[in-house]
Amino acid sequence: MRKSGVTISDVARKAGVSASTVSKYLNNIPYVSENTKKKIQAAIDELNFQPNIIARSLAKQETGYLGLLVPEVNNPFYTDLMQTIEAAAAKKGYYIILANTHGDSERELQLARELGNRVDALIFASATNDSRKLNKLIKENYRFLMVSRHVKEVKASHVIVDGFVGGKMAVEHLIRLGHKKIGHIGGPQRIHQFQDRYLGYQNALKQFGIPENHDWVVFGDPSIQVGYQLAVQLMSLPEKPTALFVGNDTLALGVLEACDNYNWSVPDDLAIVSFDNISFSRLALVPLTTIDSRIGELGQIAVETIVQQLREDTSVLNQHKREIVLKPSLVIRKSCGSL
Amino acid sequence: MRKSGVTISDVARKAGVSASTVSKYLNNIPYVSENTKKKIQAAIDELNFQPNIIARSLAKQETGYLGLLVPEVNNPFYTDLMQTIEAAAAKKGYYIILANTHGDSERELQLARELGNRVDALIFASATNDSRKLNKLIKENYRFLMVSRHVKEVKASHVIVDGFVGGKMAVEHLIRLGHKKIGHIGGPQRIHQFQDRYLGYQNALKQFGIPENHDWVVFGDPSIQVGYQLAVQLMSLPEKPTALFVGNDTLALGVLEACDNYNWSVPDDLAIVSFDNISFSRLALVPLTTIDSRIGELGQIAVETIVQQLREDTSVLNQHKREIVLKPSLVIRKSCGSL
DNA sequence: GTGAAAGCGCTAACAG
DNA sequence: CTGTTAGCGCTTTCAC
Repeated sequence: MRKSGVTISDVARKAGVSASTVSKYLNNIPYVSENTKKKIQAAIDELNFQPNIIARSLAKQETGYLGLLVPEVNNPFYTDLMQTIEAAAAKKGYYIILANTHGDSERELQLARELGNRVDALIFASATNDSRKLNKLIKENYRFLMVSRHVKEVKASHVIVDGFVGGKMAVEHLIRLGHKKIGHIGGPQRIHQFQDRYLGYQNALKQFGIPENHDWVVFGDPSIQVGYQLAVQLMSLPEKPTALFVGNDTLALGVLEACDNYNWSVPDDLAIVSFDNISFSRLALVPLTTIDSRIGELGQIAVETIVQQLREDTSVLNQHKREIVLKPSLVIRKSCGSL
Repeated sequence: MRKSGVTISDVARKAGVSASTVSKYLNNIPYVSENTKKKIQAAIDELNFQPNIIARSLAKQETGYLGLLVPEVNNPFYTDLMQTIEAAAAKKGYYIILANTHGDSERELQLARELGNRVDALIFASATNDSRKLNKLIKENYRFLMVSRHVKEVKASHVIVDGFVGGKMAVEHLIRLGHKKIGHIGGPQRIHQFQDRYLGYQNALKQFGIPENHDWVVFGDPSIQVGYQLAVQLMSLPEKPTALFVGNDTLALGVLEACDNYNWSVPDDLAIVSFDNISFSRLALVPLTTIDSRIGELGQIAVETIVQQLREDTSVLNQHKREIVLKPSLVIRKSCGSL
């Protein structure tokens, strides 16, 4: 911590007033005469005073920080999300403290407890799906909100995009393009968001009377590497799908890399629609047709919601859970073959 | 801030000791008997006590935070850097507070002063090149270090990659592939790092007796959009270059997008070597041949250096500037045409 | 080994 | 409008 040495009492002394008056001036509390305001400001300027935020936090019992827990810092989806969360937080006067859970649910809970004592509220972009543990956190007085993920039966607000509707839109688009052999590379099914996307896939197939081929449906952690592996796995099958609905863009990047390496043409040999519309999906090996997760709004609404809840009420008891679900939309690029 | 209610005195009371003894236990200060250790731990467990970090910070005059100032949160270069800085910091027991300067030098200085009072040290990934202002910050007792950028005459450590050597390597590779008409799309020349890369370009040309064609050398902010525009500008020239050394991968992504839109083939119509080797460069429209900036080491060394300086000495006066310069290397992929 | 007391720098009633 | 008086919750001498 920086030690500037000059404190509020130094300012008070120099301005010939008391520390509490300086404090009032600093906090814009009315009823400080114009005259003393001038004197105080002059003293502040002269001494180059900067209030000690730590002391203020201790006294006010609030820090001005929001903790952000993500499973991967350089996954483009979380990166895009961080970007908007940082911006929205700055606008509300909050700083973001970043922590990486590495997708490990134990580590996540531990981090939440530690970070939770240093910030006014937490934003989980990553979250254990264990509602008991999460509810315990609430009982221990930790404030948090979940973004892009949700867990049923947890009494905390969340803001997500509709995975079911998005998944359905993606698959309907492929069907409309004439595909019948549509596979799915999805994220871990314990995460509701990925499950919803898969349910949307199933629903679209069913609606068009296409039976689901379980050989073509595989799941894995949403990383580029896993996307690569699962693509190779599917494309080594004796009967291959002609199209794929991929659970998110990160997986799809891996799929594209596999196709590039094995000289499978996208979209001719394999059409792809994925999910999220991260900023790189436009610039990928083959620009991705994808479902827009409205990441910008996700982050912004998350911050606004949590900040509002913080202001409204300090007692958890009166806090009602807010469930915000955004509608996704289809962004058509080259990877699906309709362009 | 979370209000758990239970404080160190509650623990002390329950354990039948004094608060200061509990504090000693918490801070691993020797000379606490095994017996009281047990009692204290039992009380902590029973009460579910978590120390208040803010109070601790105030008393110890240190926060356990490192502030990170970047010009763009979702620029893949900074994203990769953040990733490694977060990891290295976590290993050292520090949290990262993120702030976005939007490349605005005024905002950057203001943020530095504000954030600087909340953290133990700052890491500038973005930095004004005004040595006077930066040195003023030092005089005001702010601790900081610069990563991936440096400013001459500033008495603060930095860790960077050798831009001159890297630029030279890039251009030499293109020359070796037979190119003579080599252009350069570079970053702002007020930033030493981009200037060094350009100097490397010039040096390589000179070494091979190739005169520099100033029509083919353009500069702009290192964004995808600018890369796009500058590429279009160069490729609309009556006499076009056959190869380009691009100042960083972000610019190169824009160049690739332009080439894609205008149906200029990379590398056949235009060979490209860029700089940084961000994680996405492998997955770009055309996988990029690029100079590896060793981002992982950059971040890790930055954190280790600043943490070490923090431990070594609290008085700025005795702090000596460390200048760490990493050697870059060439990563060959498709965009240069030698693959 | 342990505890009492005095802060860290600021805010928040409450008087005046 | 302004100052006095207690804290916020933890650490840190310095006695014992």
